[in-house]
Amino acid sequence: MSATSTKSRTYSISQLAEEFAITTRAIRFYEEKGLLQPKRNGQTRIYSAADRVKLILILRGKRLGLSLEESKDIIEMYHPDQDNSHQLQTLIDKIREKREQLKAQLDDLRTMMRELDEAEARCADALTVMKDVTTS
Amino acid sequence: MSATSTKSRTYSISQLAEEFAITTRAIRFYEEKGLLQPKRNGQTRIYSAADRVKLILILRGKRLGLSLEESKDIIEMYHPDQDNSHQLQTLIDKIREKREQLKAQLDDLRTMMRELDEAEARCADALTVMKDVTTS
DNA sequence: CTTGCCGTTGACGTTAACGTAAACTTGACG
DNA sequence: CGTCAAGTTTACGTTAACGTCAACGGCAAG
Repeated sequence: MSATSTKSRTYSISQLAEEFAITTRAIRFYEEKGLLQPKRNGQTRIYSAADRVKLILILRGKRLGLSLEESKDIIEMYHPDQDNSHQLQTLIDKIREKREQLKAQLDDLRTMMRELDEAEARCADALTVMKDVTTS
Repeated sequence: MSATSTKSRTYSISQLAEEFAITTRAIRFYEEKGLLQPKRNGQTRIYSAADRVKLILILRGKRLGLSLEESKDIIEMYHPDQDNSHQLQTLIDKIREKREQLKAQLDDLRTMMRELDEAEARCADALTVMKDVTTS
């Protein structure tokens, strides 16, 4: 039960680029900004499963309108720096704060969807009115 | 029942800027991009209640990570160009599409919040462990 | 050997969304 | 009258997040 059987699959930069439909340039850029720290085989980068997860977090962050800096924070929350873990309470606070932000965003989202519903209803009404008129 | 009693309140650019904690420069920029078309009194801009609503939509869009272009579309959905309303069906389609996007974003949001919950739980565990150790 | 193909590191270009500064007008006030 | 605040236009600067070369190395196939 000692040797962990973590498959420890690795990826090349172009594999990840293709999987997530982004460019290798973007991936290197994320590394440049400190969001990724892949291992190296000589010059070439080797990405672990954990790196891949971080990429997923980055891309989800982007879809939610987060900046790379914010995504970097989020990553820190999921993957706390093991030798830096003495700031656990600080981290918890940051998590709570981020969750408040997300909750606000959720409200915005719901409001916007409600209003879209109303807008569609109004359009639909207008359409039926037009039909009524043209068929009279 | 004929004369509509719409209060028709108006706003100056700095009033809106203060209310929403943005700069006048930003507001003029939104106009430059076609998101607002305030009336004028000579040179100076006069904003209606409808303009104010549009501003709210813009800012909410920003919080959700929308570009100004996208917010412009959203505004069109709420305030269909009256002489342009023959494209009602097209508009309905656009509304449905946008709602799909928002639904996807909602999923992203929920996932991220779930994962933040787990992250916090792990942190809390780690904290209690540390306490256990230090009090033993 | 050379021809691709994949990888690398710079370095510069680009777009969106404003910020900042200059130079001007206009109405209210002492 | 001067000036002061609030408005205007025009123009250039800035930041984030990459895109787009350019120039190079390694290596497997023909």
